[in-house]
Amino acid sequence: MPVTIRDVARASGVHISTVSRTFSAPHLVNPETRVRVLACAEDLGYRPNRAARALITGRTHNIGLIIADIANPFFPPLIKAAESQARHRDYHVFVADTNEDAAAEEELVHALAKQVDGVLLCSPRMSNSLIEQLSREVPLVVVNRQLAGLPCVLMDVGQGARSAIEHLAGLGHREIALLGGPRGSWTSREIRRAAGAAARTAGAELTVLGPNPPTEHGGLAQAEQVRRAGVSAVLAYNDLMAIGLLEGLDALGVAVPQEVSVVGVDDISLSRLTRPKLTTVATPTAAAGRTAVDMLLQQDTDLPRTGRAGGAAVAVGVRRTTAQVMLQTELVIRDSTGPGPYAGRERPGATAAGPGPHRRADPGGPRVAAGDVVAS
Amino acid sequence: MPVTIRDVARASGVHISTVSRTFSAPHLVNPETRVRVLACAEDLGYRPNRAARALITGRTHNIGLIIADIANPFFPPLIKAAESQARHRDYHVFVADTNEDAAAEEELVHALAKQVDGVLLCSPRMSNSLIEQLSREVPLVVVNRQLAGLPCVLMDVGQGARSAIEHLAGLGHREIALLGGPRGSWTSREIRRAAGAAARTAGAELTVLGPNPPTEHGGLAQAEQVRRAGVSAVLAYNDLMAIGLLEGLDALGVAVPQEVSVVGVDDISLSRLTRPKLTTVATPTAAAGRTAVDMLLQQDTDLPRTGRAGGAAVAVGVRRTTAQVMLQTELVIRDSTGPGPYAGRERPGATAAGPGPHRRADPGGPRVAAGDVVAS
DNA sequence: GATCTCTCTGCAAACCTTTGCAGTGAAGTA
DNA sequence: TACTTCACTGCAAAGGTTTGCAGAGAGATC
Repeated sequence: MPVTIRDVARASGVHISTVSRTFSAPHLVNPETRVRVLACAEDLGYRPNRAARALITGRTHNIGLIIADIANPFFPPLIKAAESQARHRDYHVFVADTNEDAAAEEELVHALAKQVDGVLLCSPRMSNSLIEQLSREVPLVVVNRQLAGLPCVLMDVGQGARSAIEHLAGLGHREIALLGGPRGSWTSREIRRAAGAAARTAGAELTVLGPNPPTEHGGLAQAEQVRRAGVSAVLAYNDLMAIGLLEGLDALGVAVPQEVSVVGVDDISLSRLTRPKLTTVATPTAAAGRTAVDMLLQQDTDLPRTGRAGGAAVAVGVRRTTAQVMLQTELVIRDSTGPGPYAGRERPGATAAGPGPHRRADPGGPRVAAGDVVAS
Repeated sequence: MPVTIRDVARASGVHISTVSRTFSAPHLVNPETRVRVLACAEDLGYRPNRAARALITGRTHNIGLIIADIANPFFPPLIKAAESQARHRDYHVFVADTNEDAAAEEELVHALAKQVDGVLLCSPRMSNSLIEQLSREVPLVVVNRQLAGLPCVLMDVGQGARSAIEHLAGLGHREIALLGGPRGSWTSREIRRAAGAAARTAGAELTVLGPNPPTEHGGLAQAEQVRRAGVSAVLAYNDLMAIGLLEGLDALGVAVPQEVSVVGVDDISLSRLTRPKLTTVATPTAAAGRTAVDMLLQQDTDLPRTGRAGGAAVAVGVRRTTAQVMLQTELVIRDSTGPGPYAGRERPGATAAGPGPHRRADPGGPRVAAGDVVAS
């Protein structure tokens, strides 16, 4: 029933190889023949069988997208952007959800490896060494994790955390809590590192609570701890946790931002919808998705794969493009942060607001596109 | 470089067909041989090439998932459930986003048709006739749209809308607005139909505003209209619009629920996080995703496809399983609905709260699983 | 008119797997 | 012992496409 290249060949009176070339190397076929073939193909509703094509060329024109948790609002914009970018280049996207489980990640990379030209690993939870090992099996681009020798797309959450701490210190907060993210998260480590350094510089004390699951519930569950810690401000690993914390504090009768200021990370769309509206570090997730796909496809064109034109000559593991892209983040100040107990008093060192890129949110206004910086 | 069935055959000293059978028909091969082959395969890291397998069997073990807008929080739980269910049965999932565009839907079905064993069409915007036509090209299961002769997974939003209107009428609202959804949406029509009927029964007047884009902004943009319409309650097409409306009303200084009550549909996770918390009709999205995948795969096993064992004998378009599944919805009462201008006064007919399945939300409590009903 | 060049097209192998059919040898039956 | 049955394995074709190679014909050059 399905119409094949052979049917088109018969209908247009040429050999199948001519039909094939009409699609994959049009410049090699006579314009007249070409239009005739194209017309017949259109008529019959012919679509090349990608499995057969993949079998011989060694490229599937598919990519895999491995996501820690699709239901986490951080990811959908990334997925959407990645899928759109891929489709523009005639690639289709497998999406798989690992439920924040490292073992599932590994299994999925294996399962997908033979079926895709490359895999995007988004916020992986598995170890660096395992990722490196898997990268020998299939081209990989990693989002939100830094690995030497592998193409990575990073968001500068370090800068973001620094801005957030400076913002809080500038408002007169000296006891600040950090709600850590999940174990194995590069982003979490990075935030912790940068926030710690920024706090030291600003003369503030940072209490780390966690690790925690990166969910609303993870934040909610820490509300009691936050109150007990006696801090006046909290930086959360992500917006979901910050929002959960808002819930929890509300339930405990703690006023935000009057008693405790809260800052999130990600700027997911609902951070504008909570009461108070959430101050947060905006991460360019859509740009990350697009960039990651571009890097993967770039790598893919550099490195010919199996097919017989292919290069068994190319040494395994030698990747030409190992660029790491660092995307800028930006602090968006809304209503969940306010003056702290030391507001107005002199603070040791540090300027009023610090040099970070801050932005007072215009309610409902468009998101400012983040610039990006290419390194290495 | 990639290890094929031939390598395994050589290593274990058997013919490739034996290796093949070891994986696809283990009972046909001697246990001793089997363990030996399996060991070699494991050793070499062999994974069957699904493209080659697809070429001959006619089944790809992939399915397509076509989504109106991944960034709409309604969909991620559905995607997540569908992907998980599919993977349980050793299927992988292509996800594609159409940006609410009917033309993109059609194009994607075509593009995916040759590459998948079936497609899940979620909340399609294209016409019924086009869907029917496409279903002749590839097995289809439709979510949130009713089509005779095609397997559909529906959520009983009609019942939900009825419960919502009865709830509002019971609270003493007689002028109610309905924020319609996007053009082409079955759900929107269904809500409108049921809400209209329920309003008539309850002696209330229903003003329809729309169609609108099913987004936060779509709701926000209608706030002014809602105020001008002079209604005391609003039922929105979905939570996103309801939340946008909350925003808009807040900006206009209209108090919710004191001046206007608002009800949404979907019970997305952020509906618990707005202030006031949103009263809404919960739709079982995860169950819908699971069910839809089950129906698709069921259909798939019924209908052998191309391969040479396949049935050119099976008449095109003859589908055995055209079951339609209707999943229950449930009104979840939170804080965005309150007494209306006619509260306490006698109303024409209608009981106090109507017979629908209502539930007062326990804050933060677990979602109640919805039962389901199989029809046809 | 012969030779060369160039453009276009056809031929056939190859990609990796599945599967109907046939063959082998051992065990069971008469 | 001769025959059947059975479990297992090998053979080879098939699936739809790409692509190196070679051939055909037309036009250009001498």
